[in-house]
Amino acid sequence: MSLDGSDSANKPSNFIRHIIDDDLAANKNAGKVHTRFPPEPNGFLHIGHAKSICLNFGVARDYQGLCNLRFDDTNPSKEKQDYIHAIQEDVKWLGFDWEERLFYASDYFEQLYQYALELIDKGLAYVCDLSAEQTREYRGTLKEPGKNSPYRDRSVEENRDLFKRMRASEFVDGSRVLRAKIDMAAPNMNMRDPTLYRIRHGVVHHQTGEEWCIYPMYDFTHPISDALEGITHSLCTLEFADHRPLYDWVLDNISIDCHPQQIEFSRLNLQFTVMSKRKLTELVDEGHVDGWDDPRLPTIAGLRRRGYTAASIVEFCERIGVTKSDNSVEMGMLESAIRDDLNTNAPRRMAVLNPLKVVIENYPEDKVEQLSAANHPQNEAMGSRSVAFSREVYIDRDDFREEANKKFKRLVLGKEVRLRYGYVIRCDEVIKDAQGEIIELRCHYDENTLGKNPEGRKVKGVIHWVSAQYALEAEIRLYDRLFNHPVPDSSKDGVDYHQRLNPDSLQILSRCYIEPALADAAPGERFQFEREGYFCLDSASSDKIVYNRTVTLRDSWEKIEEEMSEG
RNA sequence: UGGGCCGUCGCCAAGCGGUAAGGCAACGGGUUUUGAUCCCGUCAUGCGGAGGUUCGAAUCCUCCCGGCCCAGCCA
Repeated sequence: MSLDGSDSANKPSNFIRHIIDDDLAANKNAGKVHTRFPPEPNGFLHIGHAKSICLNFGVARDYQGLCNLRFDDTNPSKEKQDYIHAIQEDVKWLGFDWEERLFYASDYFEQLYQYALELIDKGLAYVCDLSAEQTREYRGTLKEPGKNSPYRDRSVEENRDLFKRMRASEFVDGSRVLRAKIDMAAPNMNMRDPTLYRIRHGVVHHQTGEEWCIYPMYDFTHPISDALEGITHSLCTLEFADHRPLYDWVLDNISIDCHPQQIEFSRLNLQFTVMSKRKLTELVDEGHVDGWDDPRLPTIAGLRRRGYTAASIVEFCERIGVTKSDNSVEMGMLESAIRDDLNTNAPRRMAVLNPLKVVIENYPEDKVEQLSAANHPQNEAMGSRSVAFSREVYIDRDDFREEANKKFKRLVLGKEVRLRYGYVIRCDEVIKDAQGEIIELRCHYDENTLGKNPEGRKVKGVIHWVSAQYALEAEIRLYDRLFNHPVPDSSKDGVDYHQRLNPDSLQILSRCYIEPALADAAPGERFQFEREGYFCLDSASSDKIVYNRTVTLRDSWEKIEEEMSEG
């Protein structure tokens, strides 16, 4: 925070912004900044994509530049229109706007084809008849150079003819590809005559239908798409660093007057979850989770349904920063971001998750009081609501013990506790069933304790409650980490990530009681259930009330309890 | 000696030759009708290691150690 009140000190500082600062200082790109977010529509976006979105759109915003949304749709066999809709929803929900700049790599198929012809004409690309397997053999290994394809020296005329016939559907899948003619002995594998085009029959492309049977590869498409859109800084993840020489090669060898700069940053790794599209797709397809928006998934849709706000995700992305180092971010980082947001913005309510009936014997049976409860303890502007109080209420089973030491600041047999926003009560009797399980508490209340402390004694504990008569019944879903290993897909010990799924990642409490003011909550609306955590009204359930727990409150009692049990 | 990239607190991360920011976590203490929030305080003589250059090194040089990525007609 700067003392002069300017907000420049709050802008993120990272190596990419340094590069841009230098470019601007040197008047590169005529002082313009233009980025793009280029997902392949083969799945839902996840928190790792959010990092890229915040980076690309954030940089554009802070440098008065532009950021495009572009679907990198060059492999129709993996892509779906459904994903295109979902991705746009997620980017918008995060708060970013590509305005009129929505593009598809497939928009450029014809231009790409013409550039391929140009490479052929320059003797820099050739049609190769090697099978996929042969191509692999010819490529060599990491330490040994490859060898030239026998088709490498075909004439320009023959290459033109063959490539046009590839497009004209004359050849079957896998029979031929178009390759760049670079260097089969290059130490960088990507430069060993990479494939530029492959043949794909029998797939309907979600944008171009059956117009094409040849599809350009990423390495050929990406630099050209960037250049055609006037991108200045092409930001991507680290695994593409080895592709940069090829990115540059393509642009250096075709007639195009724009040459974006590719800059790589490290992808986000979040502990106790997986982030690869392949694994997320498997979790969904194999039914380990309930769809792409399952609240346990690190997808944007999952986090949204879980109750995460867009602001908290953006804040999280700012906190983790952008570097080139490998990282393994703790879940606590994400949780802290959403707690910060919800602590200041979520109205408070009371809900009892594991109900235990309490009968207040000295409270008249037909009496009902509407007690006033502030919606937020630190923000009066959020107003208040009334909470019905009656002779029978529910409290949480965890808030009662027959005997306990003084560290237990809740209800104990023979002792007092305050009902939040209400009276102090004393427990006089415990009713048990035949199995010895507690089924009901008999209590007395002190009518002089509403809004004031009792006279002559201190009551430290405060517990939440709901009126048995006026409470609403609800289902509450508690989520835990999806995996029980910090790096579920670690290849270190040869264990498959499926074996590290946490069997207790979802706990459903079907008979919870929530306060009557929650009757008119809207789907997706978020609340703090006092002393329990932050919850969000599920957006996909209609026949019953379902709340998802977004995150718990910080809990120092848990630690005290552990220490006591350890002795 | 295949090529590329990276090592700053338990996690994330500033730092760009002038003497180790910040956040998360943790640990003390205060306020509190949420064991929440909030507030105050503690938390790297040390920057993967060893040498060297320099008045001065996390920053420059050398060597070493460790980690990640690359052999799709995926992106």
